[in-house]
Amino acid sequence: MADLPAYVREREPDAPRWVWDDTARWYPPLLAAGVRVERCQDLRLTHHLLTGAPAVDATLLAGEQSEHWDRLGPTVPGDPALFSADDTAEHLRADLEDARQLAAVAASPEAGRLGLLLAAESSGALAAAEMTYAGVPWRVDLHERLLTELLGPRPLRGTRPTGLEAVAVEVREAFHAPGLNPDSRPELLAALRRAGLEVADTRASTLRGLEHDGIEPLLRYKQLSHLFSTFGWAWMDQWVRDGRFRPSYQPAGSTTGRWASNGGGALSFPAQVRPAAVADDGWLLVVADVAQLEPRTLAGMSGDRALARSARGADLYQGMVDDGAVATRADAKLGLIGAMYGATTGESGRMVAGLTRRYPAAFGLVEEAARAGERGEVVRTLLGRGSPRLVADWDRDPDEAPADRDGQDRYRRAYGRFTRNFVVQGTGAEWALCWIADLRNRLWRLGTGPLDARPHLVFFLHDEVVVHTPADLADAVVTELEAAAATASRLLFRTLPIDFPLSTAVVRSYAEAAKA
DNA sequence: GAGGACCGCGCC
DNA sequence: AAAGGGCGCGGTCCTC
Repeated sequence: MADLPAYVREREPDAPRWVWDDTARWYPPLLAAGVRVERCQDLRLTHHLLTGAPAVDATLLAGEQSEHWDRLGPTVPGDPALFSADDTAEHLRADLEDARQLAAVAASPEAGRLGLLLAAESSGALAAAEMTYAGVPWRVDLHERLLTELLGPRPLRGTRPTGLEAVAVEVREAFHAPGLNPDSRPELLAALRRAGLEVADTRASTLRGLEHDGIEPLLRYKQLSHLFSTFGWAWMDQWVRDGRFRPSYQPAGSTTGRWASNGGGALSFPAQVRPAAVADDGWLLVVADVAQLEPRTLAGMSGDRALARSARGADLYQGMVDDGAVATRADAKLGLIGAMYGATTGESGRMVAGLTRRYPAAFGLVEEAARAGERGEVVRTLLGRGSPRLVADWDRDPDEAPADRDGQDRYRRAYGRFTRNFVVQGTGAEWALCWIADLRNRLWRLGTGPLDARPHLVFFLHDEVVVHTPADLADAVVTELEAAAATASRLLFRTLPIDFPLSTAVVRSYAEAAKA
């Protein structure tokens, strides 16, 4: 439609539920035209979700064109070629698909939770598009200064900056290896062995602690080299425009429902370059993260009263110590992380055993999820997202199937660790989705005018958000962040008394919000 | 020369 | 005996 923005702008005051095939396809042009929408149904995301939801009768989703919806991949921003690949996929009947989805939800015994999940998922897609549109305020001058101080001036394409090359020289001298390329694993392994260091790999964590004069410069080289290649000048050229870093998000890009990101490295936005994320003049950044999101999620979804009690304060691990469940904070963390990831050995494994007696409901829930996975069953999150099947890929690609019994057992245990983590990670992602879904509307109501004239989200990473706000509204933003967190907790866990405290920082630069 | 596997690193 | 989940990205090395 030629004048879609005008069409939407005219109707948006009635707060309709816009139904479209993919938010990443339709929303960016609207935002560019200054049109913001309150809610939508992202049929691609919700189709995918319902298709894999155990509480949904899949036959209700089948019908005209439904196989096209099955195949629909995410729209990549700025890639129009994707639309023309398949003419049918370009003109899908959204009304038919929407009707099927509504019927499928209505027929499910978990209609309430699924409806909430679909709304949250779709709102997340709106938030993702808005964040890419607004971008993280980025000071190229500060970033360049940081790079120059650490690496030397910007090098010619294909060469190392002088500062990095100097460290490489130190490494070569220390290992008496004149031609060594420290980026080459085989060369580095050979040099290490010649120096009498018998290591199986070249990871920094392996090298740290070894006794040799070359180790210190080598570790320094690795750190600088990573900065140079991942967040150096080339990254700035590609991802920063007009003083904004615009990563592209892919809602539900991970099977657990967490977001993925394709481009810009938003998921590994290192602390090293955060000093360059600075609010505009007269504006501030409000950085908020949920302390121990997943342990609290586990307490909530399992209804474990004891763990919920430990979770009452700002520090759940300390709460476990105060409750007498465990001797130290470090032990508490080790045990909970171990339970959620499936650790069975070492310090972590021992802690899990002890804590299971103390928190039977919580630890029992992840244990049961792991057993279900080992039996080859699908598990689900609290709101009903299903885990991918164990053997789905073997059917398509029998070569991938483990050949012997041992291999199959290993594979099943690995899948059990995945399903164990899936239920917690996935439900945690649902809490976070509800949080930002509510937050984006609250932020909108704080201001007037276009999106980027009001407080708005600029970054989201699993359990952390960054809001860019006019300075005089920063306190109000903190209040709304907390109110939105309370909404999310109520939506997921109803009346169970489980706290999700935020640590918030009102700062000029992202780097000032260093985690406690 | 393109494309994929693997590694190692960063984030949660 | 060993057995920790999810992701993106760039470099090297190997294959086609």
